[in-house]
Amino acid sequence: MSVEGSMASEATDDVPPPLELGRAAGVPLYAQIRDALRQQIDSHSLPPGAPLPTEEALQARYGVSRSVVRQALGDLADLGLIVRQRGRGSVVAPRPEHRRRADQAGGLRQQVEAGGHHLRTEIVGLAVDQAPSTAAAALGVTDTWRLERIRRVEEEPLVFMRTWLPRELFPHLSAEDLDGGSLHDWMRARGVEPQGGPRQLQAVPADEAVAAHL
Amino acid sequence: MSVEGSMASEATDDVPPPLELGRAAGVPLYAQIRDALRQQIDSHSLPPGAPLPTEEALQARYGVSRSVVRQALGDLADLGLIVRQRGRGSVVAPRPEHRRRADQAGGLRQQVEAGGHHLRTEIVGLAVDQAPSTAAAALGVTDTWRLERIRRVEEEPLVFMRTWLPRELFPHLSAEDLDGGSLHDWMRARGVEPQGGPRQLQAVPADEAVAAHL
DNA sequence: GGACCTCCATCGACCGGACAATGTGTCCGT
DNA sequence: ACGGACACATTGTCCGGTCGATGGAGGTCC
Repeated sequence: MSVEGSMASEATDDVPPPLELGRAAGVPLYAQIRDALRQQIDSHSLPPGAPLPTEEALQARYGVSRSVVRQALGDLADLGLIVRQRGRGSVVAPRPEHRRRADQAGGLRQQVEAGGHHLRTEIVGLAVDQAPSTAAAALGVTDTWRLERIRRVEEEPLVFMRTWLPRELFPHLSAEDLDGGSLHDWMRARGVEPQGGPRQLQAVPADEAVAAHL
Repeated sequence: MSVEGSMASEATDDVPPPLELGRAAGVPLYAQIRDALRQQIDSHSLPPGAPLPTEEALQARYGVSRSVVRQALGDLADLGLIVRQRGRGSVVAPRPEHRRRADQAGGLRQQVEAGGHHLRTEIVGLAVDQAPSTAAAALGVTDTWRLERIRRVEEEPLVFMRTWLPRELFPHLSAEDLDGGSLHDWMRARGVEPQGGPRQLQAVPADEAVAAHL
């Protein structure tokens, strides 16, 4: 919170985002801008299809260099939240719903245990989030995914889990990846120790992956 | 700066990448470097765990600025192909393995341990707590235990988990109960059995099941 | 020998520029 | 009215730095 923020006597301008940046804080400037924009998108203050401020405008608004703005926008583009078009500008991606309720899209997957009871893990939320202090201290990072799941046994909700995963370790998480329990594979793929025989990885170039995501 | 400087008796060096970049081509330099490195990783010319050349080395090898190298490496990190570590360098991600169909319902523990890794779940907090609105809506109750855990693989913290459990379902809960095992295992051990209807869990007293589990 | 402490390599963040590529709009000649 | 030439806006690529954070290596001092 600190100070200022209320100056803004410019009026006439809409000035949606609070232009305070914790310059000395441990949070990078690009992350702050990214999260500020993401919040506006999530709250539909910037509705789907709406044009974002140009890089130059953001640069001026926050008083940072273009590299910082570009990294923020690039992250949002990687997340599929915005679409960048050379010569035209950047707009909020259509259908921001799809990541909120992605569990419905892919269908909920039932996992049947050996005992015969039905254990199901339902994903109710996945978003980039600042880890709370406890989690940040444990993980050593604040830039995280926040994953919310409900674990049901015989359809009866048993536990509610909120999980923070370092984004640096899971750069491209999506609800589709997690659906079906492949979070474990994600983690195992990232594994920790070369253990068995070598395996082949077929990776999709970032551009294609992003394009397909849109 | 100078010029290339790649000659001068490198000889015994492998010089993996072709250091000519299609400067005038339509392909960005960072993409060419990224793809060249990816090919080496895919072909195990750079095996899992192997250190990549430093940014400065790549910068010198290809004769580009550091931004270009960083964008290439950043893309690879986003793809999960490499892991970047400040102060140490970048290495090829261990055990690159494309995610596959996984229909085991087991928790992270059994999967990781099956791969020979050491997984530890550390309990950092257990207290009675009001469930947040999202959790309350899912569980139907607000009177819950709040359990905080850290999952480590090879002592490296990977995930921070905050779990809410209805107190009515888990009347007697203590940190010792959960210590050392996965919540999944614990739930199974304490009688998550297919007895037919929902809400069977409460039938088994926690203390007995826990004692048996330990 | 062990706890500290200083140096150094390396990546992370940021700056302020330059030019290219690609859309959009405008203006002009026919 | 139509089409083309041109200016303009905006993002893409690239440059060459600066400073800070982090982790490891090696040396110092007790």
